[in-house]
Amino acid sequence: MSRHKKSMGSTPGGHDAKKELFDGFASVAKVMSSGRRAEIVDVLAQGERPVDEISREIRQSIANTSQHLQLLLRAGLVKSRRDGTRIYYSLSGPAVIRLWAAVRDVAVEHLAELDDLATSYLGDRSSLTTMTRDELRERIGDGDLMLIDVRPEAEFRAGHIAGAASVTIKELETRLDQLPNDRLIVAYCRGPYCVYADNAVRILTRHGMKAARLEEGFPEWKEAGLPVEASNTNASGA
Amino acid sequence: MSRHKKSMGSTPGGHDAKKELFDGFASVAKVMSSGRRAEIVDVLAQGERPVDEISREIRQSIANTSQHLQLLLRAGLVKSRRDGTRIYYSLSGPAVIRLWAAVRDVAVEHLAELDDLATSYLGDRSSLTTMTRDELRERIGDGDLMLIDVRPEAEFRAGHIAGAASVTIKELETRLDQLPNDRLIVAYCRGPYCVYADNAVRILTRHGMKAARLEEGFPEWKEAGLPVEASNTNASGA
DNA sequence: GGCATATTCAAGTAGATGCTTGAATTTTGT
DNA sequence: ACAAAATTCAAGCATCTACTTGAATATGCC
Repeated sequence: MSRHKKSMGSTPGGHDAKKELFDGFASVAKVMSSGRRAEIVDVLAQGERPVDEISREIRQSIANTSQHLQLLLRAGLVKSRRDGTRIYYSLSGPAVIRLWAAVRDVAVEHLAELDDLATSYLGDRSSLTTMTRDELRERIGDGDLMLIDVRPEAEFRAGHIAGAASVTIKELETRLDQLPNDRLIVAYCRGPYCVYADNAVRILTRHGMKAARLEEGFPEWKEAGLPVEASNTNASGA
Repeated sequence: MSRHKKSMGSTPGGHDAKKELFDGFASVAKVMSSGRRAEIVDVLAQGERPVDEISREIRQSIANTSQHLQLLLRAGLVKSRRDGTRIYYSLSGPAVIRLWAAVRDVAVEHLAELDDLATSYLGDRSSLTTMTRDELRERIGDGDLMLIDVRPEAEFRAGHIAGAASVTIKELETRLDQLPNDRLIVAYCRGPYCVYADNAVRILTRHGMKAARLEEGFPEWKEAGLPVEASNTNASGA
């Protein structure tokens, strides 16, 4: 309650109802306007996680992570559930995944400096073979292709692309002999800006194997309504 | 350059490249995190406009409006072009419209208080007949339906749904006799949270005519790739 | 050139934000 | 009931944000 320059609202209600409504919309964007909260959303898009794991993931103090989560909660982007002494957070619905994807899309298309930022985080991607979602969907049953999920195992257990095998990057080098030499290996992880799959493809090609990365990640696959499965031992492992 | 608690970046590049990348994504959301800038995006989704018109539309000083536009410009959400002494701003691409739609969707689905805010701005919508985009698309050629665009005429000229007639709310009451009594009149305006169409439907039904509002607005119609047309006299009129 | 119009720039202020540290709360295991 | 673990709450500080006012810039018209 402060300024009033001209008359009032456009037509109906009364005071500055329009301002308040648009402030309401903006509050959703505001909560995504922190890089740390964006990281949180990116992680939670893989499945629910307790506070301390999220805090480690985004490399912030637990108190600070908790406050970010409170904000996300108040804005309705995430929900929480208690299990014993832990509190698990997860995205409140698929609309949030679409929002996060829309933010990235705009950044990629229209933010000049983003290419540099991405390159400095992900390294040079020009030599990586990639595969689109549609291409994978068509070839996934063909038998001349193996699909590996290179995210942390807990996320694989919480949900993964149907038919994928879990091979974390940590294990990758030691399990090379278990991977086929004659088939194309497709790796995927959290999303288009996740390093795991890039690294996996680099390691595999360095060892003379045929490898490609799925351009997007698990959340986009699931959001598109494509087949997923879960090894539901218990949402998120230790 | 301040905090460093644990080690460093996740895997590749080096320093805090991940932090910077996600800060980059977040900067896109940040620019949408002001209600006033959201209003600007909502207006620019209808077509390009000069600064002073935008300033009037959002009921803010010209200086303040200009600063908001600078921010939107730096973040890549809008572009500008000079024509004589005026500078016209417009959205930089369809991804921005998708972003704005995603923000609204999340707000509607997950923000508890939004219903109240919307009701206080738009009034009680429960008695309004509505029509979905798909329904309109199917029935638009049938002849038992008239489509009217109730936005300001400048926006109609910049682009409108193919087959629509321009009838601003100001004119509406005086032009009632020009509207059919036996056909359903469908009104649309800027988007799902635009008051014009609501008011038009209320006026029409009060006068005993059959009327409905299109649930969404022109930008969503265009974004869906459905047929549009323009009376290109000159983008935005005076 | 000089005046008018449209827009941007610059400086100032009240208020919000992100992170920190340390204490308070809630649940589990004994 | 008591200690341990996970999380939240509260206070504090440095920084950033939104708006205001007034001056500066750029274009068009005479």
